[in-house]
Amino acid sequence: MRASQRARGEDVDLVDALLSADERRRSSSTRFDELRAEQKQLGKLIPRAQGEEKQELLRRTGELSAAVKAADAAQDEAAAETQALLLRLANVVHPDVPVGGEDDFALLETVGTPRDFGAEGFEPRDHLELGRILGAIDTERAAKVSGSRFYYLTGVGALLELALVNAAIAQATAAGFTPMLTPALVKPRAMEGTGFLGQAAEDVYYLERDDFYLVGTSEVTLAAYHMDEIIEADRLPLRYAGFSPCFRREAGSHGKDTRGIIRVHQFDKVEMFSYVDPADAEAEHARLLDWEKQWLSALGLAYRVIDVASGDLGASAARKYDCEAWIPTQGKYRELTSTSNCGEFQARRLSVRMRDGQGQKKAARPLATLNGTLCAVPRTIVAILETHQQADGSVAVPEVLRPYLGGREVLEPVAK
RNA sequence: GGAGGCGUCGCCUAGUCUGGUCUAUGGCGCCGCACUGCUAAUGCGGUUUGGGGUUUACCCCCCAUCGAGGGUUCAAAUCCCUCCGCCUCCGCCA
Repeated sequence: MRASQRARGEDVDLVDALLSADERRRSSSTRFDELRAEQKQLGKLIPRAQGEEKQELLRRTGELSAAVKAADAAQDEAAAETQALLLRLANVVHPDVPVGGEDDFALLETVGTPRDFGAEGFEPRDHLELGRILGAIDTERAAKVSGSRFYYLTGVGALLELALVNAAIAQATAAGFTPMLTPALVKPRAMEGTGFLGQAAEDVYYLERDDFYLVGTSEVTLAAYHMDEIIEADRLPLRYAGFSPCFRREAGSHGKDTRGIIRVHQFDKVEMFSYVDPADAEAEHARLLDWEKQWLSALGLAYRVIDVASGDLGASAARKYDCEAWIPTQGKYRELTSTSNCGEFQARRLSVRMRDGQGQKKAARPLATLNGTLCAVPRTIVAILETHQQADGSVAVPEVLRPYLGGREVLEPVAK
């Protein structure tokens, strides 16, 4: 544990401070327990005592009362400090994760081949141009109404989102996920428990007047769904497919991806979420990745899978795989899905526990949570439009989506 | 937004007015054991969660926990305050 903490740099000092605060919490708690036990003993005698004996008992227990309050306060303070330090601690990184920053990922595999438009003899249009021709995307009016990084999906664009969502939910349901429509506004604890209020806080919208946060992903509401619950081991794994709007301030990304709908303040997403026994977490992580690959392959996209480096993990993940789809007009792979193994990190903070063992050996302990994108709508639309475009500006519809588009095989231009 | 009611250790529930033998009652469910061709029934025992002590382990012991947090008191499920949640009625509303 220590070794991997060092990969994060600052965390070693934090762990030491945490251990010392916890020691203080423990000793003041012991003192409180002892004083309280004596107080309770005397308290039982008082109702029956008479005269001078009673006066003496009342005097002694009065002293104890003050001491108990002092010990209680010390205990509360140490516990609060422990908790505050604990919340600052990021998850422990999996030992196999490549060390380094954003560019130090390990390439795991490449699936499919980027389409060669040169060989086909036409210059690919980018998704905004295609969106205009198809009457599918309107960012100009979105800017008028809401500002930059917003978009309208119009006509077939709107239908395309609904088709994607339906197809994604269908795949997830077939895989055993329970479909969920989740709140987009949450209380601070849900946000904090999932690990989004630390280093990621700058990227989160907050409604001060009502003390609500806008979720950046339904991971938040799906993780907090079983907050403060104890789940019997034989019910695991629990798998949920959440669909919700996602809100992101994109505070640290000024100037990045300003064109198009790659990076926006609000979008819809189908998210997979699993609660599993910690012993099964790595296997579940592999399954989530498989479901993502199955989805991207069904959409006919070319993509690669990377093992994200330690410095690019975020607070809650012990390990993260991203699937990046080829975007023809950018000439590079861009993140479409991401799956994280959060281990027991979120479960501890949200107090989600599992109970296993037999008879009297049953004990509650934290379980493991994992999440994975199935379909982040705007980026998926970008990849589909650009990948499946044809010389005349029309776009071929991947077979998996046709049932949800009234059988339509091609999206036809409505403008030039 | 206004008025009222409610919140007890899986579920239901007694206790709150009148603070102290509440170490929170009873039923259901569940677990274990006994009995029993099987099942059922019956009997006995157990059954919140967290922290700490002790222990190879089991057992056992202490503290907290009656929606949450404060307050009054020697002492709070019980009295007072704030907040949260649920329900009913009124108002408003997609």
